[in-house]
Amino acid sequence: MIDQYKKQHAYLLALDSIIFGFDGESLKILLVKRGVEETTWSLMGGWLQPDESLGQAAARILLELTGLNNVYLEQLSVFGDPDRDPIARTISVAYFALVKVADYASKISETYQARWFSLYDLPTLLFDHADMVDLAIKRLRYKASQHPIGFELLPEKFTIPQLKKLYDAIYNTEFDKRNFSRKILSTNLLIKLDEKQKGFSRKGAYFYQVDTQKYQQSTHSFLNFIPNPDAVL
Amino acid sequence: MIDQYKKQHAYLLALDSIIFGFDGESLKILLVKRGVEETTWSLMGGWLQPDESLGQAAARILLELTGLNNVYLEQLSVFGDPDRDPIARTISVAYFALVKVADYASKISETYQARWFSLYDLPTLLFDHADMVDLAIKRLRYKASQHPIGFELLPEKFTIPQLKKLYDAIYNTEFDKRNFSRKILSTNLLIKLDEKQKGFSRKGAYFYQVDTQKYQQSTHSFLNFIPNPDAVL
DNA sequence: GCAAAAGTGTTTAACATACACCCATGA
DNA sequence: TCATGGGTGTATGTTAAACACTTTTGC
Repeated sequence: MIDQYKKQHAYLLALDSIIFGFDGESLKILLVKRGVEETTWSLMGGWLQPDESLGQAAARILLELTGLNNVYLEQLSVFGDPDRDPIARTISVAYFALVKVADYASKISETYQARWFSLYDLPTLLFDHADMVDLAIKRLRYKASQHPIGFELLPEKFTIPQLKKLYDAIYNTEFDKRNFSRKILSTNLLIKLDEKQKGFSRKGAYFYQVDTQKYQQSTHSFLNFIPNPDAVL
Repeated sequence: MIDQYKKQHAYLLALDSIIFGFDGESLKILLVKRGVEETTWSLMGGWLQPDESLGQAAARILLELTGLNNVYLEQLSVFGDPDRDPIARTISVAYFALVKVADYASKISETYQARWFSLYDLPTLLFDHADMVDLAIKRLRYKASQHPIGFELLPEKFTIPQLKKLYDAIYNTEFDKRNFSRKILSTNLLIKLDEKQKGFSRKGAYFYQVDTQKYQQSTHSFLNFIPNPDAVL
């Protein structure tokens, strides 16, 4: 190693994931009991290993703690204030993850004390995790307005009213259902199925599926409906 | 320190800044000769010190290498692939910076071999710095479409035609000057001065200034004119 | 037959786009 | 007086927003 490198300090590197889920009514995030005395709620986190990339590490930690694989993961930001972790200086890379709650329920690990919390009713969080959550919500709002990532939070098959409820929850507002369905269908990203949802309403709503082909390539600007940019928690 | 912490690997932590400037005609980025043999062009970079936050470190490094203070700095992303730096595993936090070229010219340091490069004519860059630059350009385009950060690249006093040229450069397109000035003035973020630019055109264009008050608070969606989202370098 | 949610169309206003002429000045 | 860039207005099309009634079906 070169001299210039040898002289440098090294830092502990952690990864913390803000995991969003949607239960059909409201947005949730998944927290675990952690911290020195295991009394504080915390984001799902872990340490970077020497042989993995940051994205790989975030995915591995998610898998270890939740059993979930193939999850939408996106780097959010790095948090590195000198005193953010009082035990030792640690740099944390925050990721945000979108999971399908139904998938998680089937894999829920007994090992960890994990619980879904409503965004509007979060407990006190470890370190600077509350800042991470705030930022993640902003990012989710932005992202969902530009890219069709909302689908990542819904089951394979979903109805338009379900999708609308999701967007209502993300933006903490209420969209007009006529305008909503026109807009969402005009993207041509949804395939209407021949099957109706049973049990929830009398009439039953048609199920839709994402056109995976088109979804993959849809980097294009998408909805453009941040209805009220100041919608606050 | 707690056992769990002691067992962990530690990593070198670098900061690299993509510094954008605008010379009145085209967008530039500032590069230095660096690398093992000082033959490769590289972003402005340095190491995190134990007592500073990431943002402080980025600002300090910028000051040391360019003499520039009070620069618009924003965290871009973290790059941490295991082999991104062949000398030793290093995590790098990339920042992007917007500077007023005129300010820099007056403070240019003789010590460093720094040069402005056109975005369209970049040399081969060190490590993964080219990826960082690509990402920074995307972020700049997005940011400039949502927030009035363009002003950070211009002198205190500037004309509407100058501003239009800047946006032309950012989006690699040509805006209609009538629509452009209507749109930009409708934000009410500009104050028209009683002074005209001399020497460049016969008629002379009025100088404008940013209304700092309003600029500070303008988190609101702003221009919304990404003209052609596929405008590529 | 009625309650509850699903589904659908139209009108209006706001905004984006396209486009062309006159103005001021220095040489 | 003319060449150069600066400054402005209008008409048209597109997109967003507001709004209310009919449909289906399980009970």
